[in-house]
Amino acid sequence: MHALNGVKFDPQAGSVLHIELARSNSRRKRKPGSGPYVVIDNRIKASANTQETSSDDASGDSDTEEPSGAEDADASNKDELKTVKSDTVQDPENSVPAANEQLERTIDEGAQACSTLFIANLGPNCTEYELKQVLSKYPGFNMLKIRTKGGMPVAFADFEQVEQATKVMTDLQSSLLPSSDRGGMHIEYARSKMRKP
DNA sequence: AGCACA
Repeated sequence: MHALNGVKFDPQAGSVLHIELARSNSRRKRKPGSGPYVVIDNRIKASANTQETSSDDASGDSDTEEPSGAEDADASNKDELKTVKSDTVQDPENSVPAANEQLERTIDEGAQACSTLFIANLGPNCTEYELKQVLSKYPGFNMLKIRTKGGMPVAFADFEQVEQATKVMTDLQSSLLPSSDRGGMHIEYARSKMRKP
């Protein structure tokens, strides 16, 4: 580049070559749907670039003389088709490990597992005692609270461990109590104030 | 579908 820089190529006009390095390729071509997995495929673009007018010295001049001589004059202009460089540099952003799978996936999908159960669909005259009889057969049972807001009672059953609560939920799900008159109980994990958004 | 106490 220094060899040619400043060389007069048009003596009449006094024009001088000015050569400098191209700017670094800072174009960000983030694909819109780029998730953790990105398919890198340049094949289509590579074939379409061959007829791109990339040379500005094709100004129709007749004095395109090569100082190198005539030995490779036949290959100088026609075979200028450069093989398209594959600038598929491995992007560090693509190597981000996939987000950790939510290991807390539960049977009651969408709800956060916790050691307290919410029990609904109880009969109107279901008592705390009756429910406690059933729940206290399970290990880890802590306490039971029944609250009746409006019409039907709902219950909150607390256990020592989440797994114990889960066991009870799957075990007693849709099961009937002696006082049930509207089908089996509906049991979910109790809502926690600390859930992820 | 309905979620409270501490």
